[in-house]
Amino acid sequence: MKFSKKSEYGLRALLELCETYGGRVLQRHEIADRQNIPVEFLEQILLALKRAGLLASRRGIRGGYSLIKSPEEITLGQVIRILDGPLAPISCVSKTAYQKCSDCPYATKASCPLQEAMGEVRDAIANILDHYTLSRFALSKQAEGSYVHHDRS
Amino acid sequence: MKFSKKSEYGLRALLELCETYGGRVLQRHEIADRQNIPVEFLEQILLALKRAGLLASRRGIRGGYSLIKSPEEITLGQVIRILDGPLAPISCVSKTAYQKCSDCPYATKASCPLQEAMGEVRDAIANILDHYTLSRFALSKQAEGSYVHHDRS
DNA sequence: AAAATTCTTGAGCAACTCACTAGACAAAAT
DNA sequence: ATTTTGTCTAGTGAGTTGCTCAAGAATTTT
Repeated sequence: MKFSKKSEYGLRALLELCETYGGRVLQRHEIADRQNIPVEFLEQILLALKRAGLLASRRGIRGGYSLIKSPEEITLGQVIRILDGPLAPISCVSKTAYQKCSDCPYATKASCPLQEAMGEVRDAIANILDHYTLSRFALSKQAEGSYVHHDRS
Repeated sequence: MKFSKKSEYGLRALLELCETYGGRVLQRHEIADRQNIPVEFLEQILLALKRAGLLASRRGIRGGYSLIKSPEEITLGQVIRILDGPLAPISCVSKTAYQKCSDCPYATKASCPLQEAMGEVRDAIANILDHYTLSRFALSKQAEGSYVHHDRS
């Protein structure tokens, strides 16, 4: 039940790109250096995000990557779905990539106990991630050093 | 971001075992047949649940498995953690199996934007699964056929 | 006691995924 | 033309997933 490094790196890369949003482009090695990510691997991630329409790029000597959507329009959910696939913990409760489970003995959706529970989980995850924007995400980076209290029960 | 078949099978098996709780034992092939699970694989799962103290077993001709804790005392979260490991989407926000991420460039826990977001996700997942008991889980099996309305936004 | 039935343990394995690497190529600036 | 960047495709080693197999130990029935 984990997110991949791809998603993690992708989000950390977008963090950097948020900072220069509207300004200059960032080169892959700049992002890789600052965020401690293997540069060739990062590239695949940036390209996936580009294909998905979040990034633009320019080749050549003053080339690099830049955000083309505003950080307020991009949610963590979108990014993770691009890089990691659907959020749902089992595919039969996915709304973006539903697939009937092959071996489930329950005939109807409503009668499967797993679907009820997992559906709740899916909704909870999506609710957070689909409302968490990059702008909010990048905010906590700027607040570096400050301590925010959390109730970590 | 998926749960494994192990967890899925494990939960489905427990569903069957809930029904005979307090009564007779169930043999592995009974569970496997009803829930459509490969029997040898199921066995590994049942044994893991036994080692974790949820199940008892008896060998020999009238042998089988049975629940030894009441369905109200067992949560989906417990089961999934036994079979799949920690719930947290990245290990640096796990409460049951915390691990510092090796390549994270942020010095303090509070300053990592990923931790803030992922911590929320972890809490949401745990909140549902650690309060969802097997008794409630098994309930929706009995209601087979009946349709329960859900707001699936 | 012997035989049948069931759980128990451990090993093995094919297929897949993850995290990354390499290399050839294309475009842009100097 | 050359250098500097991004683009694309393929490959790869390690680890995980989802199972299978086989030998053994306990329990009951005969």
